[in-house]
Amino acid sequence: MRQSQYFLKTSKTQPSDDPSVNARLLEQGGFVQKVMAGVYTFLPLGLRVLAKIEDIVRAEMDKIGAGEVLMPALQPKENWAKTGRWDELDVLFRLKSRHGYDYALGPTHEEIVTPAALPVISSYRDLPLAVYQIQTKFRDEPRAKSGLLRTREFRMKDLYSFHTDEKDLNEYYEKVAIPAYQRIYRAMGLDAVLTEASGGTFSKFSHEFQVEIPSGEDYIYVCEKCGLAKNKEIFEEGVACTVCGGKKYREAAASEVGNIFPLKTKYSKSFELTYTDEKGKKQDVVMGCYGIGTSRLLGVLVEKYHDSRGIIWPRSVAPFDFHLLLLDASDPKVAEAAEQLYGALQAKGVEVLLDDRDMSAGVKFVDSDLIGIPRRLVVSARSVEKGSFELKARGEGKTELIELRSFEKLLSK
RNA sequence: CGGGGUGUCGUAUACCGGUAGUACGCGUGCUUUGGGAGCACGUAGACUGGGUUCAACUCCCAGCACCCCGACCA
Repeated sequence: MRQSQYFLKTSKTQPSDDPSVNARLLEQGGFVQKVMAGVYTFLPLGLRVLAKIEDIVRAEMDKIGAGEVLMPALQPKENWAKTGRWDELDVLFRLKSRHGYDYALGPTHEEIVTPAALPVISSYRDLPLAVYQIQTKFRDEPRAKSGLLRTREFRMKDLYSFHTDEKDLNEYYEKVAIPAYQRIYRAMGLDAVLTEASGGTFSKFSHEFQVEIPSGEDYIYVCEKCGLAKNKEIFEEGVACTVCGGKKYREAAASEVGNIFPLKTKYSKSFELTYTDEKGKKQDVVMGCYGIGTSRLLGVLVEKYHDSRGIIWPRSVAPFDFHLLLLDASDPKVAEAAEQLYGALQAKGVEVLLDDRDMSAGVKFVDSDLIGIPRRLVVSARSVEKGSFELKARGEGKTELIELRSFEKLLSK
């Protein structure tokens, strides 16, 4: 991608209306634009990162055999009335059409996925099953805040599983869902702490995945012995750890990046989602639900990976593999060398952002640090004279000189 | 949803009951080009509605927007 033609402009000034690090850097770096409180446009750079995050999630969901679906954001009131949540759920956006019909904007999709399973599930032989989607959700949060961490419109992956009984649900929960979640976070450079939480309205327990960051909006209490945590809601001084019995905890600020719930039969009952067991008897389907806020992860990643100059993306989610800066572009030999390197890397399937703008070197360096592409290449009069280009990792001081003709060395770095 | 705060060019601000100035940014041109270059010219603003007043950006009221703290967070 050529930066001179890309829908991207960084800013010298930071947004004045949000002090959070993720909002400041993502807006200043041209990743997102704020449209109103809690609502953002994802610009090309930001969307690339979001897509990488979602691809990591998607790959793990596919690995555990869940089918991807896409359910509507616009939903009929009837489904919500059926579960009682039309009246009960305070964050539900309710809207009326000009013909007087009521609709909900989906904050979560139990009301759609459960009836969707009716024609699919009829026998114990159809179970277990799982589907997921990655989709835009709407929640009328009383207070949007902290950039992408708490918004009213956001991207989320939601997985739903269907089982014959609670034992099967619990096994899936522990042996499939939790390990898949941990692989997802690890793949994007995050260490997520499994955290016990209350079950909300329909279950005794649930789990959150929390990433420890100083700016985290939650406090968790991590067992010193086994690492399992409890969230603020359920933590009490002196309580024994559920897993190892330990009683020593450390308090840590953290940000929630996932939340999983055993739904049991709450929604299957509402929609009469049943199956016939081995004895020919009808039983309620047992369900579980597993969420990951993918746009929120974008914010959490910035909160975790930045320095005073800007963002430092982990490679797996970086918008590009390399940021190629062309300096001294007025020298035809230099410009040609940069073009050749750019073309050669692209031919190898490497994602490169070429800064071919007519700007001073200083501006390019500063922008490159702000945007945070993990590896920076520089082609300049100075480097071309030596038949080389420079390689520097974002966040590190060392610069390495590589010969232009041996550019393929980059592919293994 | 309770409490608090703020609304003047994109940003940061100044002044003022007599109709708005500066800096940065942004744009164009020329000169520049290894860590946010220089010069020139340009661009753009009083949240909205009502009230008081001869006169309101300024005072009063209402609304709206945004931010912060808390509550909430299937």
